[in-house]
Amino acid sequence: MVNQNNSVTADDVAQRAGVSRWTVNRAYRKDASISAKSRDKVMKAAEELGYVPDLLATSLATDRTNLVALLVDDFANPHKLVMMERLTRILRKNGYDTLLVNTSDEEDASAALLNASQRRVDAAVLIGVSFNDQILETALGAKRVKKLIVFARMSGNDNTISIYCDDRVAMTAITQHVSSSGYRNPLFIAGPQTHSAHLQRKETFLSLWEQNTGTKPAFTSVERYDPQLAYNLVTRLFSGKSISELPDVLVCENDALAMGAIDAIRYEFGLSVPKDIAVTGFDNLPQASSPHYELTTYRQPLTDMANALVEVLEGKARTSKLNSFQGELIIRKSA
Amino acid sequence: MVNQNNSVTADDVAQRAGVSRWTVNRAYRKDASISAKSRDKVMKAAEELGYVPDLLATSLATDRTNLVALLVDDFANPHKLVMMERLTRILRKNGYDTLLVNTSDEEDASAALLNASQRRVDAAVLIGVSFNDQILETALGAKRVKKLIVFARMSGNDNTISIYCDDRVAMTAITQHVSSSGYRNPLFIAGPQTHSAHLQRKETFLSLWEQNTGTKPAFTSVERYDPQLAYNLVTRLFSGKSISELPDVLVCENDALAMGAIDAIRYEFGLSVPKDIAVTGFDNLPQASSPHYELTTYRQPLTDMANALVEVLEGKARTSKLNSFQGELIIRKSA
DNA sequence: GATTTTTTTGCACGCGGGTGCAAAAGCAAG
DNA sequence: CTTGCTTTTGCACCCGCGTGCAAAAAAATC
Repeated sequence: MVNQNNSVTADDVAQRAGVSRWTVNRAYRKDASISAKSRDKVMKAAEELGYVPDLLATSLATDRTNLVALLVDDFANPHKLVMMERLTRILRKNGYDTLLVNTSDEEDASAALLNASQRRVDAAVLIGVSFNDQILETALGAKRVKKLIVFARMSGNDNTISIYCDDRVAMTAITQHVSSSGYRNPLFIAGPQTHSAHLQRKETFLSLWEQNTGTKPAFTSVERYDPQLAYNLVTRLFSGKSISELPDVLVCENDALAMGAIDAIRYEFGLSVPKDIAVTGFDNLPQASSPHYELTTYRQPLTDMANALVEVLEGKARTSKLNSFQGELIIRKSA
Repeated sequence: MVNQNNSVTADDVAQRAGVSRWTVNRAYRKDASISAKSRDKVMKAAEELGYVPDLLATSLATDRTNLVALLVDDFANPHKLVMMERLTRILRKNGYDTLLVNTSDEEDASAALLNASQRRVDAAVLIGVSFNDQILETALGAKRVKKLIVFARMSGNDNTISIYCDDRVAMTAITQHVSSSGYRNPLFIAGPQTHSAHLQRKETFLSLWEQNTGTKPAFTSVERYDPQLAYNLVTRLFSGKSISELPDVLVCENDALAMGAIDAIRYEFGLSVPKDIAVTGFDNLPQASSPHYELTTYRQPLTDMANALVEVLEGKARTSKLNSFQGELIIRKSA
């Protein structure tokens, strides 16, 4: 199609530059001992020939691929798009490429991961929600996966490094805000109740609220972080009830759910947010700041977290398996 | 971290199975001439040792990586999430892995692409919007990119293979529907007006409408396919006007824009869709079917298109550079 | 200018596996 | 038991580059 078998190797460059192949390679190593003169010769020849070092061969020789597998199992949550964007950008800036591994189909998940491992990825980064032990085991069993990192979630697994935003701290801030704003009858809307998901948000909220007010708040959950499911859930739960029977605030596990909930409140019941029912989210999606939502939410320090990921990849990071970050409560009009 | 330098090579397996390394490799080739007996021996030994062939070495030797670079430059449009999900899944099912390359930052785009090419990807697939000639040139200049495929968009570039949904046919169906539904005062909302984007949708609509009614419809555009921008645009355009001055239908270049528009119509102006203003989209996003939107839109046959992509990768496809598909008009309540 | 020291360069070997061909083994027919 | 043919197996060499070390060249010292 494009360019035929045009692969220029270091040998070609060497010949043209009148040096040995090894000198060519040296020219590309920053710290190599090579005279400025021959480096120039090499670079000139390389440019003329359009030479670029082959990463495949490099990886094979060095056992370092600069490749990171990103495992995603939940494509319904817009926040994934934000995370992918941020991660790919920051990883690239640090010399890493990203292998996108779709694990949304449980069947294929293990195979996909195994496959990625055969490419000797430097690390596998999990940004999904419902990773169960099975997948974790596969990941660990894949001998070639050097590091297993759980991103934006805390994992207790011993073989895993977590980089996450402290849910307890975050939820405490949200709870405090909700409670001090005078709401009295909250409903917590959680995502999938798999053991490895963000259970901590729910638990923190429930226990704090009970502790503060002496009453146990209601809670419910949907199967995926999908605005649509939240929309349907709220529609189902609220229909046929009078406004006095409804909660006065919905504390949602994340923005995806919160936005679905807001849409339902407004569109299905003609109620006003926050006047009739307030809503809080989590993640601070781009749309959360829209005049349409004005969502009170919590911002995770994604950039810092991504940078921490890079540090872990480089082996620079403190050896701790748990790297927690603090975000920031963002108060808008929805609560 | 996880597993130490546990790399089991074909040599190890060979030794354990009591055969030569080459016999081990043969056991993994489907069409190899090898006796059933020794294949069994090899497979048994391989399993015991946890051997998996190294894709890096394989790629190096065969000059086939089974890796596809997916270039994405627009992370604001939820449709990208859908496309990524579909593509990664179908590619994986056919033995390909996906390298996610973020080209949203023009600066880094070329570098990122170059980098991907150094990994000898079998193809680069562009699913962005605003690829300009510069990036295309880089892609072509990267000698190691064997195929350059523009997905879900038509590109006139000669060195490129396009797999897309025929915008002309699609827009004709939409126009017909809008027109025959009795709307008389449409406004077309387009996305970025770079020469390579979906200009065809706009043009088809404008010319067909004029042809049908003798009047030139109004149109406007936003800089990105971001619901938020459509929301702001509509808010700005409509504010201060009486309902009779407003268009009676918004024909949007895609669902992302349509949904933003609907939100603005409802929330900012308290108007009803479709009673006061109708809206059409394009893409049939998951949310489009929500009771909240009930969006009349157009479904691209993504799965078929992804399968066509695989065919192109395998070299099976008809040599044509232009592979167009027909989608389906989905009529819901928004228009 | 000869010698020592330092810098630069070349090279054998390895990373893990694929390919084509030749040697070896298996098998059937004579 | 040969001979001739087919199936299996082993092997040399290659993919493109990195590493450690030794040889060569350049620079510094006396």
